[in-house]
Amino acid sequence: MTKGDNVVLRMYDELFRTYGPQHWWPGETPLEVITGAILTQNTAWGNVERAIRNLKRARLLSVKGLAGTSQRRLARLIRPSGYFNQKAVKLRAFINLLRDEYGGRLRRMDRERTPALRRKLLAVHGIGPETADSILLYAFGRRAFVVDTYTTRILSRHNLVPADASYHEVQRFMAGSIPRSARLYNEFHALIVRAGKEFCGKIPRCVECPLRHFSRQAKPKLSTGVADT
DNA sequence: GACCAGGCACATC
DNA sequence: GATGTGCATGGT
Repeated sequence: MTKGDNVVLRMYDELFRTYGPQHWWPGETPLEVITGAILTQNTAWGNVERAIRNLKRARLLSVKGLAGTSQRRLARLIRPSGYFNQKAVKLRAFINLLRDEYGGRLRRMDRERTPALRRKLLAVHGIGPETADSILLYAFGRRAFVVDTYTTRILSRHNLVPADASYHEVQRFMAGSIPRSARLYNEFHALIVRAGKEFCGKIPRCVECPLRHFSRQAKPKLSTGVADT
């Protein structure tokens, strides 16, 4: 299969041509990336930025800071990101994993092999597949393709996967369609979010979308895992 | 005022 | 295993 036959890679090229590099994740440290990954669950990024600003201003965006703060205060600081009571619990749950299994050190967590780390992240209350993969990819540079609502929406609207495809089905499809590269996974997901925000809301605005020419006629079959024609 | 946003856990069938 | 519901702020 050549690159020219691969619909998914051509989508990537089109998005990259249109938007250029996205420089993800928008966070300065691994801990900030992880915090953002939890806070952005079902939440507009702008609200997450406010919450992270609050944590920074309070000098609490550190392992010790997060570990040593009461749930109530944490919740108050992250209030702008919504679901703040739940997310305060989730942040603490992650910090507990970090403390209990890795002595509170992200560098030590980073020594864990990807499959084991993914399992441990998924076992944390409040970390599901997307958040786990976001952490693996954007905080630790692992090859974990992140699937979000936009990914499934875009692929299903282009008849590449069924609309009700599961997280892992979509992930398998993407990973099977493009080279295994953390840099590519990083950029691709960021570009999907970029385009998704603009054109792929619940009410699609496909007319000016850079991907508007990629629609397919046939219904998708997930079993092949390959996106060529 | 309704709808939406870079999910997840939990209850119920 | 599928489906429904609660969680909550801020922008459009």
